[in-house]
Amino acid sequence: MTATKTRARSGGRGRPSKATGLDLKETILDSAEGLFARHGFHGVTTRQVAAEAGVDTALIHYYFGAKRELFDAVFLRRADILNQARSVSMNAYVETFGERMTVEGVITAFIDPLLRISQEGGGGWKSYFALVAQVNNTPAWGGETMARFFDPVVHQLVDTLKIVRPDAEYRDLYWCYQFLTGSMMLALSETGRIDSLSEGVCHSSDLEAVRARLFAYCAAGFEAVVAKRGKA
Amino acid sequence: MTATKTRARSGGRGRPSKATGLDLKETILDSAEGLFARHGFHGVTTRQVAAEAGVDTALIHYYFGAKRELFDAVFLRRADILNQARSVSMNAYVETFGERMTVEGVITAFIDPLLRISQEGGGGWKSYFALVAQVNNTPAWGGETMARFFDPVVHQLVDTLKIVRPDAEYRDLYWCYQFLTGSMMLALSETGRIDSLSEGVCHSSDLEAVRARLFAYCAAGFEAVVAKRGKA
DNA sequence: CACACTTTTCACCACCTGGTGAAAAAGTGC
DNA sequence: GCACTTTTTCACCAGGTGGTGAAAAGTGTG
Repeated sequence: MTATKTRARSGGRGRPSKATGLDLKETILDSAEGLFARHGFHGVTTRQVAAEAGVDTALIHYYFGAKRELFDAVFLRRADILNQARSVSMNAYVETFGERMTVEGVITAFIDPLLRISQEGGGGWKSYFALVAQVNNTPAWGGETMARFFDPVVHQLVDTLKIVRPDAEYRDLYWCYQFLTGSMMLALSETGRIDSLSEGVCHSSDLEAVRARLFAYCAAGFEAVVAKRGKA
Repeated sequence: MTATKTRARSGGRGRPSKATGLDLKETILDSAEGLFARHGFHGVTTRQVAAEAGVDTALIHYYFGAKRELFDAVFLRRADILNQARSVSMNAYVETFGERMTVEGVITAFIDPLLRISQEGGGGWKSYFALVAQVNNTPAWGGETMARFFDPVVHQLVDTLKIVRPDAEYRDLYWCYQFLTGSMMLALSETGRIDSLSEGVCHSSDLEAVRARLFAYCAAGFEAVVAKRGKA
């Protein structure tokens, strides 16, 4: 499927052969990703992962070590791509618009890469976003995990928003970011809840509908909070 | 703690005695609630629940049956209270303001009961909200579960919003609700993420700060979406 | 072919899982 | 004290868990 050949590792002398091993590693990650996304870390056994990948259980430990390390590998694999895409998007926006930046523009530059990747990047990304959304709502260890992987790009967003609205207080910026990320993650994880709730009027897989609303929604919310707090 | 005496059940002839059993039932639910909220359904064993409740494992099965039924009992226990509080709040708002209703007012009437309960209702509610947030982001079975327990009050919100803004399309109303619920649930679950992200500037336990921003945020977002879509 | 090396399989372990059935204990009305 | 019900404990099971170590299969190099 995705199967980007990362190469790297496989230290010793004998060259890493043609492929098989590395392909299997990706296959295992793909299976683990889908299962973790659907059932959470504790809801998946290494045996299930192995079965879906068509692989012996021991091979998972050979490549990744403990179950938790497998999970981290899944989480890490796409985090870099994501962070870079968002960072590039925001930098491009800042450079292109400079003084003429808007709140909605910044927020769009922050969120839209995720929507685009989810739409164009293949099925694995949908699972990945569901996974991140789940981790984001996990009190036990979700906070640290999210911080470890995603803090820098969020600070970039906050700092850019501070440039556009210099009078806004950081307290408000952070709260608005939390509101934003709650909406965004729920939309990206495509839980199907809105489908049944709206009795078929809306579909959680319709990211175009999200695009047409979420940016304006978050931007207006942000402006309202800043205006209200600045006044008070 | 909470210990509302539900009575009900315990069929036979001998009257249900004074208490012990019913208290234990609540104790088990409390322990299960806290553990499920922190680690998710699969991250908790019946043994852990039993241990924290100071009870034999078999007693859990005696009272609740299978593990999943215990979970449902936890979920159900507070759902009714929640739904009723929100319904009362919204009805009161409609009756009080009538023609002079605003979007922000409706949204406040929908969300504020949860904030108040979380602040005043004792520690169990915080766990409960974290639990609901987690379920809300669970693709596998979260959608059905949320629908089963919370659909009616959501429809009440949507219908009331439709009264306030008759030109708004239902599609937009449902999407805005999803954005709203994502923000709201993340705020209520108090994951602590905003604490570390903001380096101490914000605290996820500060629901007063949420109250001062979330209503205005969601209302402005809603108005922006409706205005934009109405124009297009 | 033998070789050094990596990748994959197989058999296995100690421990834990959800759940059960029967016995014991505690409560209740007479 | 006595029959009777409900609550609580105890011992236990079949199956699954994450994880390991050694053997086997594959791979390129002389």
